[in-house]
Amino acid sequence: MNREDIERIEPANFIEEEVKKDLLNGTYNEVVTRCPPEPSGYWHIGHCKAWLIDFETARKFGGYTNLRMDDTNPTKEDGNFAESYLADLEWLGCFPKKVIYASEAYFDKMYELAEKLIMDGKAYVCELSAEDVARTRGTLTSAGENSPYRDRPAEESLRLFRDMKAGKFKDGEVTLRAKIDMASPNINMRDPVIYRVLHATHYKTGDKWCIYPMYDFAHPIEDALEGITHSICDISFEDHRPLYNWFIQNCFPDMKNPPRQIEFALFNLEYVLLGKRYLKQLVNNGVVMGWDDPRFYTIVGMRRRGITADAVKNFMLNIGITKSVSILPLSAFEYYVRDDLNKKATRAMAVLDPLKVIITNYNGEPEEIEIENNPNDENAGKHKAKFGREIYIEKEDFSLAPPPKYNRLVEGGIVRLKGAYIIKCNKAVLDKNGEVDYLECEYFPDTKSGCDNSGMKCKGTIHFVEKSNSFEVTIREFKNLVKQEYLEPSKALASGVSVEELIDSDTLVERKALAENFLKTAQVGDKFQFMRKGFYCMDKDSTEENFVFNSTISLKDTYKK
RNA sequence: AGGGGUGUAGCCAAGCGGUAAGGCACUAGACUUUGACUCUAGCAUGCGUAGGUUCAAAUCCUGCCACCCCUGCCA
Repeated sequence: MNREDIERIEPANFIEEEVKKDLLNGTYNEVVTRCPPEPSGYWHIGHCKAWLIDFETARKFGGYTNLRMDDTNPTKEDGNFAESYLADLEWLGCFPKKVIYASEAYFDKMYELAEKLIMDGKAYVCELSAEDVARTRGTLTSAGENSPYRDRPAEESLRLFRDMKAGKFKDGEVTLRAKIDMASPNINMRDPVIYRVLHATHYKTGDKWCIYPMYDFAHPIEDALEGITHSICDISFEDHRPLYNWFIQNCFPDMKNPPRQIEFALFNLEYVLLGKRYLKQLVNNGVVMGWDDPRFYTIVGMRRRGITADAVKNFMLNIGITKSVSILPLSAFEYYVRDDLNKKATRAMAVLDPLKVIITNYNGEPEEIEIENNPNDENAGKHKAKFGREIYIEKEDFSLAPPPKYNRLVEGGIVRLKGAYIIKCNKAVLDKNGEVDYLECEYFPDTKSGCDNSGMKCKGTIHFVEKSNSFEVTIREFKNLVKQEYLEPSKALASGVSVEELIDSDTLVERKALAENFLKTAQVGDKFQFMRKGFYCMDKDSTEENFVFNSTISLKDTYKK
């Protein structure tokens, strides 16, 4: 990308401002970012923000992004996750230039650099136990004390480090530490551990290693080796930046344009639980259907629910990127879910709570009507439905004692059936309990949708299905997993509330609905708007006999009773 | 004797010395064969707070206050 192109770019946030400056003043000639997940769990909506920033920042300035597994801890990681990430990224519309496993690509070089640090007098093998390391680290307000091993000869440290690598020590017995400053006000600089002994099989490197580098050491080296220019991360690493820079300076003293770490703040969503260990607990205890439960805000969960990648992306682009902590109402996200689905979802009719209606003046076979697949999209076409003598409407669309401004069906009143005719209710037939059993209505043949020349006007339009053109489907509706009183689940958990207490019971409601036959052609993952109700997505649990639709989100309802 | 951050409307968030963008939410109203969508209007004499500099301050300076993060051989 040439200078003029760069000058023309409007930064959308402070990170892009910095990147633009760095490009314009010649610090870097291109932008290379990295998406560095630790392969240890399912991604959720929070990760999406981070990854989208990585990819979007590079894309905007003509650069590229690598997917790099930050797999330096064999006890936590699993190759199966690594593989799922590529699919998740593709879903988000992010395409990494390279896929790199840090373990495989960089462990040798890291080891080499650790030896160099030792020989430069910048690192030493420490024989303090984990407890003693913690004890001598000092506190937030007081300096730490030097390890007794701090000043041992470099040759001795080197020999011991090689012994570490050779497997001559047990887990936890010794560590390699950077020699920085035990009195630093920044605790990260107090001789951090950079290698630990871990006799564990790594999913990628197997048993080749029994020592593993720590994040603070590994990450800057990975970035430097890979030619990363901007290493964008969460604000919790702000304190680590001096360390990040220290490792690059000391490992690559001649590097001209070292990578730069920039931090931004993640966000919280009201009532949304994201913590891996808590979700795991819910999965293991059978509280939910799995990691892809539609009530989870994991990527797999959102996909199963019917939330689109564009909705997630638009949301992220809109909430902004800053360094201030934020907690967003769910409605801020849901707006984008509806907005995107409104453009894409095929319209259909389904009656969730059926009330039988007999059209007394309609005799003979049902007739065909047409339903627009999407009124917002001229190219979406239409599909066929039917109208006939026996139809079903929503129970809530009829009232014996209508509240004010009720413009649905009442006794003696008229209403339009979507895509069909205007009908008038002549009689509500009650059952022995006094409840409405069914309705007797008449229709007006000259009011057919599309060729109505009757001049009749009615205030309301309701959806319906015709008996022979409908079939029973299963609808799954979801309530928020977290109880109403816990606006910020992570805080509640931190203050001692248990997961059991946090989680609402009965957040999954399964019910039957009558859907038009058109839905029989649906495939798993297809998204629909059941008119006047909400958006639904066909679930993978569907069978030939039982179609299951997940409620993605309801339509907005501004009717005030 | 710690260090690092952040404070602009109910919630996000622009703003970069020249007199408070935008979005969500909410409230009215218009339109409507989805009470959806769309459209129109309203919504901070105020920018954590107290001073100071200036013709002019959310923007610069000083003090104070509040909240968040940091004492893993996790990332």
